[in-house]
Amino acid sequence: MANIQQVAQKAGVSVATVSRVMNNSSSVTASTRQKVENAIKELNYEPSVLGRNLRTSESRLILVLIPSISNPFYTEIINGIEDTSIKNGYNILLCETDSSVERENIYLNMIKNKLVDGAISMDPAVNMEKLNQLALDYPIIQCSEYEEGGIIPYVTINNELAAYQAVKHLIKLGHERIALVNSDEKFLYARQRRQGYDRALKEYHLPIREELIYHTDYLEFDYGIQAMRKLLEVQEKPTAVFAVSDTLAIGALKEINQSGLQVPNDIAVVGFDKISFSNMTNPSLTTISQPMYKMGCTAATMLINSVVGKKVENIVLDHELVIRDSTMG
Amino acid sequence: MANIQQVAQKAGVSVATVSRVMNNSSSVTASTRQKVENAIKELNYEPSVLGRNLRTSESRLILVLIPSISNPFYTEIINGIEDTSIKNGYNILLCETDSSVERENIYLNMIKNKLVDGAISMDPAVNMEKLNQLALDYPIIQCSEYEEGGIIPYVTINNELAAYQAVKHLIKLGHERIALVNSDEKFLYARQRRQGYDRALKEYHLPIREELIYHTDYLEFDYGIQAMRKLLEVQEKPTAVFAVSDTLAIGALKEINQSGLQVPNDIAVVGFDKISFSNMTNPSLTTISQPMYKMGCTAATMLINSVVGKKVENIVLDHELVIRDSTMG
DNA sequence: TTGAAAGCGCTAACAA
DNA sequence: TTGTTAGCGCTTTCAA
Repeated sequence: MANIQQVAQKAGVSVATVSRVMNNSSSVTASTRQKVENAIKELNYEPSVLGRNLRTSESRLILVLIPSISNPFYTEIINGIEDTSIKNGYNILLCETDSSVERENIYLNMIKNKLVDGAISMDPAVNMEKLNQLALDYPIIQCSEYEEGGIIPYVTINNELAAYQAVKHLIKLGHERIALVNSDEKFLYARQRRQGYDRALKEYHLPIREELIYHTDYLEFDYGIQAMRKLLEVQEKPTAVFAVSDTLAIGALKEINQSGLQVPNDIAVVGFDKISFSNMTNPSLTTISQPMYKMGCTAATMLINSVVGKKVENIVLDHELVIRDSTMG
Repeated sequence: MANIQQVAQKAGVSVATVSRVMNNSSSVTASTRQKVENAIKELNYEPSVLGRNLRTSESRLILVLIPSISNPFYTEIINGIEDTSIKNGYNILLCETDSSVERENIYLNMIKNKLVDGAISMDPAVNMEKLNQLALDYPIIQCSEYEEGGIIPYVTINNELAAYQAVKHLIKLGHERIALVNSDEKFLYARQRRQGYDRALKEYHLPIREELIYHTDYLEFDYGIQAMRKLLEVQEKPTAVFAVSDTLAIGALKEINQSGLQVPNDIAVVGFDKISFSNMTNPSLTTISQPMYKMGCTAATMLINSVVGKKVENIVLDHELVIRDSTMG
C-alpha cells in the first residue's frame, strides 16, 4: 500500500500538495492536480485513515451502543442512524453491550481514545455515572431511554401518554381487568409506561390490582410467555393484557393460544414498538408505533451537530396507536 | 487527556519506559514500574489507541459485514463472533451493508486503512471480486455464504443435505405436492438447497413441478406472504411448503392462516434457521436448526488465527431438523 | 535497566 | 500556488 510520500515523489510534488489534492483544499493548479491524480491512480493510493485521524483528532466514526441486537426494536432505529450518518460522511460502529458493564466500558473507552467522534446510547441499563462523566468532554446522545433532568441530550417519545392511550383503548372496548406486563421499574421508560397505565385506570375509576401487574427482567419472548403463565393463574383472570414491548406481547399471545383461550375474545393483547413481527402473529398485534427510523435519524443528526459544536435540544417524537386483530376480533 | 509524554515527565522517566510498563515488556525495575504506575494513576492516563495502531499497524478490531441486522438469523452468529473476539482481545465493528455496494466499499476499505485487522463477511450479495482481491493481502473469512472453490476460507453447513432432509421429512408424512420458496439462485445457498429439494423428490420418484417453485428477492416476511399468495393460486395447491428461511416460512404461515386454511392439516410448512420467533408462531414452525452461535465462534477463531498468520481450513458444521407443530398436527 | 531518537502517515501553519 | 517542517501519540531499535 502506497503512502503519501511515494505519491508525492511520483508526481514530483510535495506531500503537502498531495494532501491538498486529497482534501480538495484551496488553490491547486489544474495541471498539478492532474499530475497528483495520475500518481494516485498509478499507485492505487488510498490515504491512511489512521494517520489522518491521529493528526486531526477526528475519526468520522460514531459509536452506537445497543443492549442486544436480538430485539428488533433497534433495527429500524439503527437504519435511521446509519442513513443519516453516511449522508453526513460518518460511519457507525455498532456495539452490543449485552448490558454488560465490562463490554460497555471497552466500547465507551473508544471515545476517549479518539477512535470515535461521539456516541449514541440506547442501553437502558447503561452506567449513567460513566456516561455523564464522558458527556462532560465528548458528544453523547441518548436515544429512546434517557435520564430525566440529566445533562445528556436525548430523543424519545412520550411513554406515559402512549401507555395511557393503549390502556384507554382497552377500557373503551369494555375491559376492566387489564394486566400490565412491565419491565423492571428501575428503567425510566418502565416507570413512565406504568404511570400511563395507572392514569388511564384512575380516569375510568378502575382499581389498580397488584396481582395483574407483572415485571420481567428481560424483553425476550420467553419472558412474555412466563409472565402470561403467571397471569393466567390469577383467580380472576385478566380480560386484556398490555405489554411494554412487542416481544413480551408476542410471548403472551403464544401462551394464551397455547392454553386454549382465544385472542381477542377471551383476552385482548396490546404491545409496544410495532416491530415487523407484530404483524405476523396470529392474530396480528395491536401496538404502539414508535417512529423508530425517524428517531434514529434524529439521534444521528443531534450527535453530528454536537460533534461540530452546535448546541442540541431534547426532542420528543410522536407515536401512534395501531389497532389490529389482537384487540378487535 | 494526558499523553505518554506527561506521564513520563511526572514519573521522571522516559516515554520508552512508560511504554514498557504499559506493555508489560521486558525488564523494568519494580521501583521504576511503581513510579510509572503512580503517575499513570494520578494523571488518569489511557494510551491513545490511534497512536499505538499507527505505530504497530494493528487495531485489534474485527470487521463484521452483514447484509441486514433485521434478519434474526445473524443475531446468534454475531453473539458467537463477539464472545470469541473479546475473549481473544479483539473487538468487533458490526457493519450493515444492506447489500449496497457503496456501503460495502466504505467498510471494506477500512481493512486497507488498517482500521481493522480482518473481516468476516456474511453477505451473500458481497462483491466477490473485491473480496477476493482484498483476501490476497488481508485476513478474510466467509461465514455461512461462501464461494465454491474460492480462495477465501469459510465456515458453513451442508445446505444441500439440510434441504434434502427437510423435504424428505415432508415426503415421509405423505406429501407429494411440496412447494419450494427459494431465494434468488444466484446465491450459492439457494442453489444448494434447491439441489437438496430436487434430490429428495427424485429419490421418491416425485415430479419436480416448476409451478410449485417460487423465488423471492428478499428474505423479509412480506416476501413470504407474497410467495404463498401466488402458490395458493396454483390450480392444484401444494400440501406442503419448504421455505429457505424462517422469515419466509413465517410469512407463508401468516398467509395460509389468513386464507382460512389450516397448518399443518391443509398445508404443512418447514422453515430454515430456527430463529427465536419460529417458536412463537401459531402453530410453531418446523425448521432446520443451524448452529449459529457456534458458527460465529468458529468464524471468529478462524479469522483471528488468520490474523496471527496461522493457516486455516474450511469448516462445515452440523445442522439438525427440528420437528414442531407446523408439520405434525 | 533505561534513555534518545527515529518514524508510522498524515495535516496545517508558515514561508517562499 | 507550492514547499518545508513540526508534530499528533505511540513503539522499538540502538546505544549507554
